[in-house]
Amino acid sequence: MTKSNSTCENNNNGLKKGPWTPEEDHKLTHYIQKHGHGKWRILPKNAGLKRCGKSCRLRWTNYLRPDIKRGKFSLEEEETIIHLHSVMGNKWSTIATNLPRRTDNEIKNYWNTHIKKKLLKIGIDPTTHTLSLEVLQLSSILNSLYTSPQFNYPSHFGMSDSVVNNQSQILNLLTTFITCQSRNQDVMNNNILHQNQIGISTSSPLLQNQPCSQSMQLNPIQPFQSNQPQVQVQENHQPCDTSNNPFHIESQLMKTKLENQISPNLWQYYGGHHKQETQSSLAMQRVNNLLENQILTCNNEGMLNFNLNSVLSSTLSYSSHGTLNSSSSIEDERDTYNSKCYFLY
DNA sequence: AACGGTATCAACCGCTGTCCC
DNA sequence: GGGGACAGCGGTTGATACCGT
Repeated sequence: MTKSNSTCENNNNGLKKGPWTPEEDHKLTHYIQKHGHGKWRILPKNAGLKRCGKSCRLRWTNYLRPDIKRGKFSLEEEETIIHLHSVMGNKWSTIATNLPRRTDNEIKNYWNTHIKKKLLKIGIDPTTHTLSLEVLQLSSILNSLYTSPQFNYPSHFGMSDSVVNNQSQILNLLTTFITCQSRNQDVMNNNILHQNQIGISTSSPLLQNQPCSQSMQLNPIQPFQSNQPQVQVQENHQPCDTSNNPFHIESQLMKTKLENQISPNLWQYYGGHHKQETQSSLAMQRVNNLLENQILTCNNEGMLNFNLNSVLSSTLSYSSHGTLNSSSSIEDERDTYNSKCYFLY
């Protein structure tokens, strides 16, 4: 089969390319209204157009068709696109069938020019629809550090406050995390309440190679000193008070700023207010990512260990293109801290 | 006003799938 | 089964509108 026959252009034969003129649009529309479409190869000749059939077909299907809806996408449409993309990927034509009167080309363009950037901005990988690994690593370590009463961030990193405050990107990531975390917390608390009511065991299916419960939620990571006895995690752990966190006010401001840029429903979609199932699968993916990268490890007691060494290495590597510097104090502290994270079911 | 960088989106390209002879 | 014609798909390009300096 020859491929070139089906494409537009071998057109050194006087066929026009480029933007369509109103006259051409009128000729095409008029012809199709009178004769219908189809037989695209002979259509341009009959319609008096110096275009190839494929060009005519695309112009009609993507622009001239009377049933096409043009203009700004609504929030509902945007959310539909994001949801469908998370399920089926770049299947633009399939996605378009779920958005009446929108063309696949328009949806594809909108994805590439708007949605993709929006998701990246809030730290979500537009390909996998999960929080990027950088966010996971950074947010994990920051959360771990600030929930530790002994930890003085950022001096622990050998950085001055001004240096840290200039790390807008990092603050952005932190903000994303805190936002998602707080929303996760709502869902998780509901789950705990529900499970306590119906008496579900808290043992981890993940660690027992069993299918994971749909209600699994990632819980805040609890830091501890490795030279101290490990304290068993309390099941009814309360979220830590963030009001004294040095990042809290600024991150809340940035959170508001970010939230104004995207719809509340999108936050819910990724934040887990009502989409518990989706959020659970996201959490599962996060855990798998961390396990794959040896950032989480599993000990003999079935406890997940959070390897701060790995996270420090990764995070510092990630930050190295910014102005964050590693310092000797970091090296000194690497072996001092281990963190444990746990999951509630 | 002029300029340069960025965003947008219509249009194109290359390829695959399907139908028909 | 093979080949041609055509439709459809997804990735990419390029003209131009827009915006900041």
